[in-house]
Amino acid sequence: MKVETRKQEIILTAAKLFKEKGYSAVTMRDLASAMGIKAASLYNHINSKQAILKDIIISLAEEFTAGMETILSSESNAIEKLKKIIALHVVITSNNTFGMASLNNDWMHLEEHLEYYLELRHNYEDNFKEIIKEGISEGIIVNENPEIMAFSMLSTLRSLYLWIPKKEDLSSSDLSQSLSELLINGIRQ
Amino acid sequence: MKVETRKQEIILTAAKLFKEKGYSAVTMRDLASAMGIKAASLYNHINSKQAILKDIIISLAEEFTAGMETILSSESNAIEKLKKIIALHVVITSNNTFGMASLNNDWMHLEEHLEYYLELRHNYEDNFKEIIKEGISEGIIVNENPEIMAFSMLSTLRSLYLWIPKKEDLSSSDLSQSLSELLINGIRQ
DNA sequence: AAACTAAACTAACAAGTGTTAGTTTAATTA
DNA sequence: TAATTAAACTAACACTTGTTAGTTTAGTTT
Repeated sequence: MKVETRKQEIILTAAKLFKEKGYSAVTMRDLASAMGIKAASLYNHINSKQAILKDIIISLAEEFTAGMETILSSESNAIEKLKKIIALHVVITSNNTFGMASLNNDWMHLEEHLEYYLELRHNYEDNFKEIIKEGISEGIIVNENPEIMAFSMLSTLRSLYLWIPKKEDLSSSDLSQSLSELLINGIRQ
Repeated sequence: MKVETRKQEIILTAAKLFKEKGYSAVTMRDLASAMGIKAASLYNHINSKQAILKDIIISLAEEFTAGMETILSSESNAIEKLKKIIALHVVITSNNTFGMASLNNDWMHLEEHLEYYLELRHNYEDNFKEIIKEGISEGIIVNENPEIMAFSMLSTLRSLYLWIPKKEDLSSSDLSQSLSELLINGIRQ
């Protein structure tokens, strides 16, 4: 049943182009040309440009949601949970830096699936903030504005897709480790 | 000489639309409609869609470059310089959250001015990293990978445009203060 | 009153857009 | 060998794109 592989090639190529120029600036003729075929031929494999974007973004969003569920149901304190979230971002992003660009920058073009995406993202952010508040209650996280902490950490994690491809020598576990140190302990000596 | 105000209104409206949908997805008819006029009328004030984007992005990029120059020539240690950079981002972003969206997401559509923009950005990042290395030498910043530290801090600062509009109650100085604490001292109690 | 000007308008263009319909090709299966 | 199928093709569509040319309107200056 490897009947889907051509479709997956198209989606991967699309994600690559979307990362470079953004969804709206990539035409079906651009995509076809990158695949070495004509635009009309794409439609033997995919239903629409929209459907490609939906495929890229929603599968990633659901991957994050599933990861968060696992972490939430683990027996860890807040700091340990945050470290697991950092590792989650590093792993998912390492496996699909192109798709992560769309998740970050092209979600507003989702149309029919926009609402569902926003719901997943909102829940994810809420869970993230709850973990921070939990850590403050436990006394292991400083009693500062949890919104700002969540914003700052998530900003870094969401930008990983830009950075990981430039540092291919760095292993996922090393990067997770360094980021955990940094985001949790700061940079001051 | 308030001969430029209509042009500035157009550019501000464009930046607003670019933030919502990205440069490529905004048509001149969208922009005209948001201004309450017809698309052709825009050309009494601006030369091209391209020129609008250039205006938005390059002026911001030069503002950051000028700010960095000032900070570099100040008599401060590395930590103090970083705090000034944080304040610089907060101030510039607060004054133009729409434009910052283009600076972050639409720069690849700059065409003729792309090279100049990339030069400014590259120099800015280099200066940022140099300050961190300086801090490591001085022994006031932990001896970790300066690339990762710069990436992490800049990711947060570059995402401010998404976050500041949602927290209008927070003053610039309070936000700068909190971010400095967080990015420099971490979140661990 | 006449001339000027800022800023809108209508009409049109050439090129590019996503997509559909129907056809051809070449490899695989019955 | 015949039938089937995956995957390409050509041709065309209706619509949208940025932009230009030339015109009108209404307020200001001479």
